[in-house]
Amino acid sequence: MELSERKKQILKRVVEDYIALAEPVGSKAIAQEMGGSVSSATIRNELSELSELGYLEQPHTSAGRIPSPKGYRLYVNELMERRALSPQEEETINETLHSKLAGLDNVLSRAGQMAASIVNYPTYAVTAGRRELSVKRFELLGVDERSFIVVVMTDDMSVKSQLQHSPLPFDASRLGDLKNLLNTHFASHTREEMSVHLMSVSDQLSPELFLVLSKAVEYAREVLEEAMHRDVVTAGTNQILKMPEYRDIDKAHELMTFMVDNKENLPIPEDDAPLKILIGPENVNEALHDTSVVVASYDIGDGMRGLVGVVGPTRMDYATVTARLSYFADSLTRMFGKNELPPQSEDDKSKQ
Amino acid sequence: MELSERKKQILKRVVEDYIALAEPVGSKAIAQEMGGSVSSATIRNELSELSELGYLEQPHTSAGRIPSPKGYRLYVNELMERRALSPQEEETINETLHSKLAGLDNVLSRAGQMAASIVNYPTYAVTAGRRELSVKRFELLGVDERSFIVVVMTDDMSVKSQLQHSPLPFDASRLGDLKNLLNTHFASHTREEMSVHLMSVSDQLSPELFLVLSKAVEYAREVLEEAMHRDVVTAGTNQILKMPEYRDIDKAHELMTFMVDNKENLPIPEDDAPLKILIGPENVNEALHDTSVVVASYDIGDGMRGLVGVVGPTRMDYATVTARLSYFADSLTRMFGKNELPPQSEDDKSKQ
DNA sequence: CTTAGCACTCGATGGAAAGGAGTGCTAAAC
DNA sequence: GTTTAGCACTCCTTTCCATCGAGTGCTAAG
Repeated sequence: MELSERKKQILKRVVEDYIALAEPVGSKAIAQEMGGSVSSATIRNELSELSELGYLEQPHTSAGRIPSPKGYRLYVNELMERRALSPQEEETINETLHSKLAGLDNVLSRAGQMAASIVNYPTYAVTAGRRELSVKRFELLGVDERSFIVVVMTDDMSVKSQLQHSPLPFDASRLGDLKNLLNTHFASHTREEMSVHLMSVSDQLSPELFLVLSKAVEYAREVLEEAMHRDVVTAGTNQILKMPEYRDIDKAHELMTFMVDNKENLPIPEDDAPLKILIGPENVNEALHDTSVVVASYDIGDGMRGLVGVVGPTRMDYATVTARLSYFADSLTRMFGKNELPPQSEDDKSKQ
Repeated sequence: MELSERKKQILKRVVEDYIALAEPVGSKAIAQEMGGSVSSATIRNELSELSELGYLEQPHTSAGRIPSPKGYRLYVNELMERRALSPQEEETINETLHSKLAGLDNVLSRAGQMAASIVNYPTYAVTAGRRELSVKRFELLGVDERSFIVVVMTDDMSVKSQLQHSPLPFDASRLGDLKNLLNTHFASHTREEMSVHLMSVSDQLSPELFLVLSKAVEYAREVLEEAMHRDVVTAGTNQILKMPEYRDIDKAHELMTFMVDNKENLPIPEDDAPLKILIGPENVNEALHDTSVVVASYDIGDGMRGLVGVVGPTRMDYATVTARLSYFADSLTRMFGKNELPPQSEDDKSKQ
């Protein structure tokens, strides 16, 4: 059943007033906002119907109304004006993007921090699950008779390297052969396949060279593992303390601890929708039953996506958050696409 | 003027009771603790003298006493029993150390997180300022006519690498020459010297090769910069919310924000003392005037040191914190020394 | 020097009373 | 049949005040 236009207007005002003031809103306030075209009594009737329909709730009999999750949902779907960012807002976001991404630190956590500073809510950032990666190219560089450098370039063109030490001295002139062996038999293979191959060559090599080889393979496995590993990073959790619904220190502590110690359970939508809003109990996780989450995904090239999410009370400023977060995610997509990104250190690449 | 033995005993009990209960302690409680050997009236006289001497404070006339910073100081210097860790405690710490350090993520932030979980207070971890580093060795690896990999091994044997793209196609067979050029003229030099050298060779090379060279040098500069950059990481800040002195949400928020956004201003002692305790106003920074900080330093080899600090109310459990933190720092030193550390990714090395 | 005794201070606790915002209902007006 | 004024009623919030009790400081006696 479709609500009357007036009911929608009223619902909209309840939601927006409540978002702005964090206090139950009464009939009088709404009547006033509507310019005196109707009296507070009329509003009262409408409000009570909206309550019956489940869009509004009443903390107690003699209080005003607050939106129910259902009410927020309708608001978000139909009533909310998708506002455009002001030039200043865009400016601020762009500045944040450019100044901070210039840092050498890894993009994932930066993205989270940036988002937090942009929306003023706690945020989280996630590396999208990656397809199975493999090594595209190996290099071995001799350092001395017991140490060498392994360089691994993965599928997605990120490069990592590490100094390795061998307990047995080896003949550095053989590193070239080993490198070829690696590139022919270990590149383009999954981690499991690499392990299997490793076993099968164990008797074709002298012990010291086999040691070198296995160190290299082991390192490659680690690199792949880390690159594919889904990482969640949170930022701005202290914003929680500024929100009236978390005036209660125990509630605040609970949510905060959840965001810090339980990050993996923050919502990670499977589909690639650019923006997803989860209101209160729509969150699968109990701990988020009276929070809302807005998650945006951005494209990081190579067909993979990153996620940034915003966590707040159900009384979140959806209009602002969605607008800013979308803009932010789009900017990230644009940057990755055009490769406008400033020179990255290799961890950047592997962690996106 | 030296305090009488009894005064010291009384002070000790006030401090320890207050640490345990977070409530002003009265004469009666102390009398009881002392086994009835003296009456509460006697204690009262002593307490009032201790107050006059500045070791104790009174929240209001009819309340018990709490230690002043001066009182804590005396306690820490003379009265506190440096307790040894129980085998269980050691076990827990060792487990934390081994399980968590095995992760691939960077040691610095791990150390902070581990410390936080060990002491149950918010912590911070700092890379000690490093001596000027330089590049020990360059490598260039061709990928295609427009891209190549730079590998940089620094002074302290950490290796980093990155894929680079050149707008102009270049002749890959010349990379060997460039590499030699890099190793002869840019290795072992400071960042500034590298920049100067770069200018001076600009006319000895074709534009496309110069571009490659400068990309390599630029990358090396970044690597050095990052490696030398002093980084501060905080962890466990949500522990603040569990402490009675931060029941007031605004105070909690303030301290938390300070620790997150102002980390650089957390105390970083210059001397290499293994353990340093800063009580309340002893902290230079105003924001820490009613917190105490315990900082331990550990040896990360190569003559450099890392720091882990614990932040808490002045009513911090100094005995436990110092014991655990010392043990933790010593363990880190030991691990780095023996190189017991599990295989590290290169960022580990560069961020310690 | 120690201690029992006692008056005094001052925060904490817990109603009771007052205030006020907001509702729901009824009956009249449009 | 919708709107609105009027009003009783609910229930939270604030304020005030009395009470309580832990703890002190002082005095005078042991």
